[in-house]
Amino acid sequence: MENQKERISSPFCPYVSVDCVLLGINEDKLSVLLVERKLLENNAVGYKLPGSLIYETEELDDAALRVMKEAVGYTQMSLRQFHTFGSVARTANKEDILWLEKESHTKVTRIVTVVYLALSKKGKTVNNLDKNETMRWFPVEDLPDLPFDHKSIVEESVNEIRNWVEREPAIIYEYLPSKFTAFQLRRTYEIIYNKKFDVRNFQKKMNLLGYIVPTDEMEVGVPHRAARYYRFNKVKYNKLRSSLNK
Amino acid sequence: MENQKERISSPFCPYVSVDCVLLGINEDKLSVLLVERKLLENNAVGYKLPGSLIYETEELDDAALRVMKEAVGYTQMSLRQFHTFGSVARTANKEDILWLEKESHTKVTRIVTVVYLALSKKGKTVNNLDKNETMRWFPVEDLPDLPFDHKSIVEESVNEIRNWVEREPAIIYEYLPSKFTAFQLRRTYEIIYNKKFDVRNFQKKMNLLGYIVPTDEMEVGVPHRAARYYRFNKVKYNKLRSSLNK
DNA sequence: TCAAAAGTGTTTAGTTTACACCCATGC
DNA sequence: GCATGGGTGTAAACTAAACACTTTTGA
Repeated sequence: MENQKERISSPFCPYVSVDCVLLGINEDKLSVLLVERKLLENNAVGYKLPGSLIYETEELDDAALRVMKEAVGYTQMSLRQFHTFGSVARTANKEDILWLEKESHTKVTRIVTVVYLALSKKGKTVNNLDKNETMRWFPVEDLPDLPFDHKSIVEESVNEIRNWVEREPAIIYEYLPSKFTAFQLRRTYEIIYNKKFDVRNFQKKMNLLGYIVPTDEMEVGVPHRAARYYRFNKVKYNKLRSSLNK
Repeated sequence: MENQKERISSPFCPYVSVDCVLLGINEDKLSVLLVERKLLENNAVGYKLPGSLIYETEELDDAALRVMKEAVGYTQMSLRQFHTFGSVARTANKEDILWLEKESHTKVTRIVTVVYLALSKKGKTVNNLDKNETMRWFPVEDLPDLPFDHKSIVEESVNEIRNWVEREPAIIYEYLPSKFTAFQLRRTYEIIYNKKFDVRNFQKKMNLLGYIVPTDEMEVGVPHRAARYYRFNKVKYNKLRSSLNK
């Protein structure tokens, strides 16, 4: 205890950053958005999660929103804190430190990063990047080498997103467009859970939920029977959820 | 983006602490362990969550374990990271800042705190405190005034512990002694979920689980029919769980 | 013999799973 | 007319919920 107090007398302040794991579906694969990391006069040295150190008077949540705004140009998504990674070993790789010190013009030792997680908006254009930067979707099953511990962060995020969908299915509908077909919804679940669902049972359950309402609109121009469009009714959803506290 | 880089050039380093929410059951109520906070020559000014700033080369998880070791004297518990609270407004209260600056002998502006959550070991003595400090269990439904945002941290933790128990029932058995009666198990669930469970259905389910095994031992000296003791079988538990990924 | 808690089964309702065929459309 | 995906129902298996009495023990 004495020892503790002594050490606390000269407290240690690490850097604090936020990193964002934006998951989406590309070519029927669960994918994550990564930005290119450049070093030495724009020679690309691989990809990383979009992220930033936080500002002095900036909330953590706001920092994450800022990072997303800068990356994909919009923030209407369930962006939520997931986990904080602060391992001393995170900065074990010399190259990562070099890059970071060049970026921040500061001597950097340890960085505690608060990771945020979200599902992207389906099909929304991702085009708000700095001219010098590029980004790409990578299937989570086929990631490139990543700096720091970004690889394990992504892997843990994929597990977590399933828990989120189970606890709060509404986030699925932030991913989907406001009108969607039963097939789109089912496919989304299949990709997130990485397993098949029976068509009939899925449809039946979807109808029972009560907050997915059919519209009069149908697909047009498809080379097969046109599918009906459905909408997510948030008011019904909230009512149904809030009465489950019996 | 330019703006961002500029601000990052002079990065901001907040203090980083860990706080621990240790939940337990006292007098049949879900309770949280709080330590007394002293100021001005040992005048107590209320209670707070046990916590500490982190050391330069200390892992976050290790800092949380250290805080628990110092507080309750043991660390055999499912102590896991829960959420990081970093609001600028956390340090809005002048009195909190005064206390903190006295404790740390440093000018403190913002603190980002990583909160850890655990169930205490049932009945284990809590006695490893600094002579000058005292601690107490408070029912979570009846908390005293707490500094910073500790009150809402506790409230969120109570919800979270239920999610944890659902996802990983094993943590219940770290709370219970190695031999426990069906009644103890049921009562524990009832208090954590704050609702009653049907005795017969509970017993039936308990037997079906497969990882709660009866022993030959019975209670002694009780003024009523003696209850059987059961044990949690971790090997069976892990086997049963790992095959659910079908 | 009484008070106090332990232990035990059955019925009903609800939920989940498995499974196969016809329908509408564009080409 | 054929390829493509949309849409539908039923039976069986399983899970969850409701519900009351007898047993054991100490005082």
